[in-house]
Amino acid sequence: MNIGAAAKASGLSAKMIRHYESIGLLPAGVRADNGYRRYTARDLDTLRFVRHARELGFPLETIRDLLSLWQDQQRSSADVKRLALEQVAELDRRIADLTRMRDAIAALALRCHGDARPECPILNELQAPGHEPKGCSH
Amino acid sequence: MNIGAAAKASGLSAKMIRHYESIGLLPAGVRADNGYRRYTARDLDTLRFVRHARELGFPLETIRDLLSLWQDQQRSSADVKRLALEQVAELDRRIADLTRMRDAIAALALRCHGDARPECPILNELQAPGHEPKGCSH
DNA sequence: GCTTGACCTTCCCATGATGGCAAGGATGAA
DNA sequence: TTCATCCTTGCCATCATGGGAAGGTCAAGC
Repeated sequence: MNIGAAAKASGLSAKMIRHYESIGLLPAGVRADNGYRRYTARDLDTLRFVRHARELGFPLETIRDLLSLWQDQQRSSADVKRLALEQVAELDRRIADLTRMRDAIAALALRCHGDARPECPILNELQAPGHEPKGCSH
Repeated sequence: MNIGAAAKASGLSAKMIRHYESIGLLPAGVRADNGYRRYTARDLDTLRFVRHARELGFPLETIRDLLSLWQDQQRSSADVKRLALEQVAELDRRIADLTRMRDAIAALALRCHGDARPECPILNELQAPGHEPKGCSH
């Protein structure tokens, strides 16, 4: 199986597979006589594992550790769980950041007339934050 | 006022200020005889505006538009509001993505014993998603 | 005057994960 | 033979930022 078929079967792009190999996330594997990379069904399992981990947002460096644990029959599930909970914490941080931004902008947009006039609380706030408090009395 | 003082006063780094200038987000401005960039109080307002927009997660390309509207006395607040709502929508997309990932990992972690044994629902799921449904009957 | 340290300049490189493109080789079918 | 499709490697781009080198400038202290 060449890289194109492996890409299609795994859901990764050929580019990604080559990249993962180049950074040592995937082993270099065997080549056909013509220099083409060859993939076995076992390799496909690994590619799919990587894809699923990517879909959960794990960074490649963490996937490196996950792969290593996956292939280690002596692993302790505590190590896996720790990586998972760290990822949850990281995602929570990013979600909190984005949510804070989102709510701040949405609150400003609510107060903006959005008509043809130039007066705009959004620009006012960007210019001088806090000068137009949310609960102003007019 | 040199770039260091402008950076400190605006909350941006000197690196960022030079970068914003290099991509045309900020005007090139005047230089002192020694080649140093000089910043006025007016320039500081612009730098702060950019910083506040960055804190709300606006990409630099959008900030370019926001700056242009800010300085345009003929603007319509509708244009500003549109940019703001587009940013809210973008943030909502990203929050939804991250939340989906977060919940998926958290659900797996809940089912993982996290002890010294190798058995691990997290790795099982990465290997073959859906083979261990959340509501399994044991 | 000289040294020292803090500041400034430009330029290049790195991040993280991916896509795009180019130049060239391999394969297979019409 | 030609053409399409696949493969190879390598470089560049993204986005926003930091790091660091190499060198110029300035002000204070000796």
